[in-house]
Amino acid sequence: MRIHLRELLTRAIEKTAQGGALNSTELPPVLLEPPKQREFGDLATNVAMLWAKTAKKPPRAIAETILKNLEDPDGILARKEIAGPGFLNFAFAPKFYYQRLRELAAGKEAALDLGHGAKVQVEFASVNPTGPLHVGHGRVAVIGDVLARLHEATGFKVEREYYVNDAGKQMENLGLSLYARYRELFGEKVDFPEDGYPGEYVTEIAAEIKQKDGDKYLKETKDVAVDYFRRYGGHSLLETIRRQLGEFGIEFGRFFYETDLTRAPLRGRSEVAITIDHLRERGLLYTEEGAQWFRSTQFGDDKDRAVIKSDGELTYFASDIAYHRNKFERRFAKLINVWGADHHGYVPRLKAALRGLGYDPEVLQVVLVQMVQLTRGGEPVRMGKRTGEFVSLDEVLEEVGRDAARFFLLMRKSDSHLDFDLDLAKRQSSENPVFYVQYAHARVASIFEQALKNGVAWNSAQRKIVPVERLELTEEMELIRKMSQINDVLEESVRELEPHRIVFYLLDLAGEFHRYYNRCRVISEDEDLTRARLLLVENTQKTIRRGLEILGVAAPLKMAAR
RNA sequence: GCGCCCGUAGCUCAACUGGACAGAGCAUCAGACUUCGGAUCUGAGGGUUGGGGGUUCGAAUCCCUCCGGGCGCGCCA
Repeated sequence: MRIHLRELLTRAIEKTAQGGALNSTELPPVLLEPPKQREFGDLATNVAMLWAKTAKKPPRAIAETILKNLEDPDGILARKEIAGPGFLNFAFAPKFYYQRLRELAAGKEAALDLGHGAKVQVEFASVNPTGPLHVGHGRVAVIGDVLARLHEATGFKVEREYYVNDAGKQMENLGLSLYARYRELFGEKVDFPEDGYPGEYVTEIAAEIKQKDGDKYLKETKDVAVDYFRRYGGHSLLETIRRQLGEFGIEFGRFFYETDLTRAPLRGRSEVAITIDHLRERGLLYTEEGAQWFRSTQFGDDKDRAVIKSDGELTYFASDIAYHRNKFERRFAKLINVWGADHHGYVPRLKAALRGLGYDPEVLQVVLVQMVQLTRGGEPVRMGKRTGEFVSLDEVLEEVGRDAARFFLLMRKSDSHLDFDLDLAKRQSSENPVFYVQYAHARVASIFEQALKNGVAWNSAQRKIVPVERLELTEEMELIRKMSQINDVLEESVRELEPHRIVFYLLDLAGEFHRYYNRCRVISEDEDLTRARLLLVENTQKTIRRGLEILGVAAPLKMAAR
């Protein structure tokens, strides 16, 4: 919707500037937005007010000049006026809406190309394979997935990547935990490791190993056994995680293993070693108390960070720098990391390291995702991975289904806490937002079912000759208006990396449709009007489907029987 | 103690990043179909945007301060 007016407006502004109305050569940014008050029209801009400062002229005078210079050859504007302190308000003519509907029907508006094929990588989930995913992970995963879908839908070339931390102490703890459970299965009394993983799944994997190899690892040395268990457990749990994500509709293009960075090839050095060398060559490392430190304070971090410990071991940070260096070397136009918000303190040091290596840290954008609080009947559901009692993603999926789960996890801005009401999510009623949107989609399908029964002719030839001018109701204009906002919403959503905007938009659009449905009947004796209305609701349905697709939520033709 | 995030209607949250009288859903109350699915719609009430100060034409949004909640602050990962 926005782009059509933006062109006209930009031209008018340029003309005004050439007329010498502006002291500076710098033009103010043209921000067009739907005003909060509907009476103010369809779109409003504050350029005249922004301009007032540099031009040293009253905003209303500037606005007047812009209006005078505004040409509207096609007559898409019904109203253009100056309001309040200097806003320019615009309202579209019905003609404009008819154009939008025709273009929508022709599939033209569905192609939004903001990326022009630019390569974007989204790295998300990336949970250590030491246990199954819980809802918190689910939120991160769904947000990452939708950011990827959103970029795909707006003309970017997207790669989804999962970084597997398979090199560190947590994997070691997994191995020790399995080893302990394994021996318990043979009736031994063992002290469970302090930092071990207490979950039931550990025992299950240990039992699997026992089933397969019997008491083989009782006879091995502890080191050999634990090493095997670590690798076996890691594989097994990564498979579990993959399956869990798969059931959520999430697939990755690549799993990137930390060990590929830490292991040196036959002749040569590991990527981490190479990366650390780069930092050293740039004079960004120093030794203190036997450890090697990166001068991250030079780049805005609170304190310097260790990359090599005094025992010669690498820190996690070291491999993460190497990982991101690797990403930068793969030449993405944009790198997006989706992290749990508990890692927020980690962002400055990583960006510091990237700057230190000579990369532009702005290329990397980190989306932080806050925690999920599950509630059931208003009561919070206790969770805590440490204690082993947590609600796994499987249980949520089982209880509320994929669509509701995804929709609910996307309903909030990622940096605010999310209350996930399990009772509400599985309720099949009007209170449940996901049904509200899906129902709108299904409702259109049932209108078409009815139309078919009535013998209404509806094919691609018919669609082209629909007399859209027969649409005259306010509700019909509002519906088209709402539909034509989708590209604006996607644009904002991808710019701000905020998928929740799409959710709110779809709720809005569905509401607009339900209102219309209640206001009047689509199918009537009047054939021309019927066809015009069929075109209208068909494209509403198409628009809803397009949005739901980006969310990875099904757009059903029928709702399940209640 | 220091840093980051959050605080908006009874509840859960929006507000296009500084714009106009702060908007939705739920809950509450009052209404609407003999016809395309009532999983719907219409209307009403509900606010000093945690408190106070500042910046400017203009603040929920930016700055300072206080209160309250969350998360970080390892030679852990």
